[in-house]
Amino acid sequence: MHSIAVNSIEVLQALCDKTRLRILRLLVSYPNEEACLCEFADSIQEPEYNVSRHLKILRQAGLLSATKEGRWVYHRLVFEQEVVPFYELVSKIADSEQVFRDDAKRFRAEIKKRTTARCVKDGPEISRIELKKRTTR
Amino acid sequence: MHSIAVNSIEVLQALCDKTRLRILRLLVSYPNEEACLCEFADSIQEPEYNVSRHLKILRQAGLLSATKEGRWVYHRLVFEQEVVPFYELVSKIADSEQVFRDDAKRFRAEIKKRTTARCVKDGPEISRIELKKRTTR
DNA sequence: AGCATAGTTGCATTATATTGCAACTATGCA
DNA sequence: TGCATAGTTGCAATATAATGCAACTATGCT
Repeated sequence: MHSIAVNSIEVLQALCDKTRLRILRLLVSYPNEEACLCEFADSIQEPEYNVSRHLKILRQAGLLSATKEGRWVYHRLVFEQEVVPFYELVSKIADSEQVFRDDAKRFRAEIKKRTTARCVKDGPEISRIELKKRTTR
Repeated sequence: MHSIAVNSIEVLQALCDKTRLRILRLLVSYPNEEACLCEFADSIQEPEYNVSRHLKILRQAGLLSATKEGRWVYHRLVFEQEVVPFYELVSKIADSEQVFRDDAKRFRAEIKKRTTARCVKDGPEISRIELKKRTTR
């Protein structure tokens, strides 16, 4: 039995918004992927300023980490033991209106558009393969 | 992989409040137990009107069920497949300030005070043993 | 009927969250 | 230097949530 050290109420609060759940679900569905703001915004079809703020809330809750690379900020899951139960929950959430499915479809398209491992307009040269090698850790 | 049919955002919203988390944690810690409003109110040391409203939110989210017996309303977990992942999560939440532990201590005391299986001032005669036999179903 | 107990709910207050817009910073490129 | 793109944030408007109090209903007991 493991326990959760992050502020659980803050994490739960971060999860109980549709936009944030959609963002998180994308990453939980593609756990080795990372993406920048515009890719999330395109995937879930929400304005960037909105996605930006929701990403911030997810980061503050400890559910995502971000690194700035050039003009882009890349967001990914944080595989800390404490948050994994929350990811597991997110992965189990039903998709009755197929919102997640449609988001994922657009997300995959976004990723395919990339000329390198990163956003369309090339960030630094980090190969796709190298990213893939990272497992759940 | 099972999916969740209840409105997940509503469930998450129900979970992200400290009072509700405390109530739910009590039941998750004693999953075969059921309790009335006053027992919860005493256990978590919150006014009844407040607990009453939070219990209502938990019921509406599909996390608890209730039956009225005489003057008392008994609340218990709903072991529907859809909500079990949420219970599992609640059981994993850290208790860094030992709020849950103290609640549970008072909760056990409340239960001991009962003259029958129910609240202190006897409800209908249902033996404690009979209640215990109910397993997670 | 009259009273006590268990529980609920309407109202007002206060606190938080969400959204859209516009202005802003930061970076890279010509 | 100037411009375009990626992203962030302050402000205002709106919506939602939590709390305390008091009044209420429902039940059981005498």
